[in-house]
Amino acid sequence: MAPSDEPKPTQAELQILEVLWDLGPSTVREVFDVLSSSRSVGYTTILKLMQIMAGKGLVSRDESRRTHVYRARLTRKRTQKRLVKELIDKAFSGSAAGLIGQALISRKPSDEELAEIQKLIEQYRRENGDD
Amino acid sequence: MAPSDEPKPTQAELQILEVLWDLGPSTVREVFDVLSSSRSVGYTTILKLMQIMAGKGLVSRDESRRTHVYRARLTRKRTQKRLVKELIDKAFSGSAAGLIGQALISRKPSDEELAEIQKLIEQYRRENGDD
DNA sequence: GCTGAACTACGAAAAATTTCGTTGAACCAA
DNA sequence: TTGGTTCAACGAAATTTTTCGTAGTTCAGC
Repeated sequence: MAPSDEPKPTQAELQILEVLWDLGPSTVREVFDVLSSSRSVGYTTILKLMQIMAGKGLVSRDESRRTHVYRARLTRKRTQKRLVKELIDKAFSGSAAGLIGQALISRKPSDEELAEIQKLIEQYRRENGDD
Repeated sequence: MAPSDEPKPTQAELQILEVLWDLGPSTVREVFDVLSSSRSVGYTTILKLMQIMAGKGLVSRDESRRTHVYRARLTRKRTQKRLVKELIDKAFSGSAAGLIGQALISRKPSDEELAEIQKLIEQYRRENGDD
């Protein structure tokens, strides 16, 4: 099953993962360019973080060329799942409905989004229903 | 509206808030008793954290008696809302549907819970619908 | 071959968070 | 009143996370 010794990304590491998920495998420079546009941060800071992440196994890297290319080793989905689970456990006493209720209130989703959500639920019901 | 300078609780502080929300206004000892049953931690650690939280305005305290009584100053709902919003923004690119989809997958809610969720959505639709 | 630009590696500082020991005051029971 | 217990205050250490400077390497163009 899911080995719970998966390394847990810190805040800064999560930001970097986000970029890697968006861009796909990238160099430090590419990640830095994205992050530095919204936040003041030094190049070597990002470099160091990505090195640490490689050490933890959060990313892998291709060192065959001088400019290394980093790749996320966790999928976005898997990480999202983990974050959601943690939040539900930590702040909603395990109630998915509680979290979803808050999500609705927080986000005021559009009609389209609501429809999408209902579709999700119906689909889920079909797949896991009446057992 | 919402002043965004609301102090942001750290992980450990959130744990304490959880206890205060469950128990209502409580002494350090009471909070400590709950937390120490699931986690090895010293009394003065909790005390110190709660003092820091008082300094930040996360909790207020009644010092009229020798044993101070602490009270959460943020509501559980408001904090949940904030956490959910942060998560949606940070990990789901602003998509509530994305988070809700993950919540379903993560939690495998029961039929009852699903029904509850659908009720929430319908209720939300009625309140905010067709505008 | 030199020079400058772009990289990685590394160490260490800075900042944020969490931890707890010690001290002295308040309280309580004998 | 005295001795044991409980508490708040405080300082400081430990840990974790984030930050970046410096040094050395590689490479392209001249």
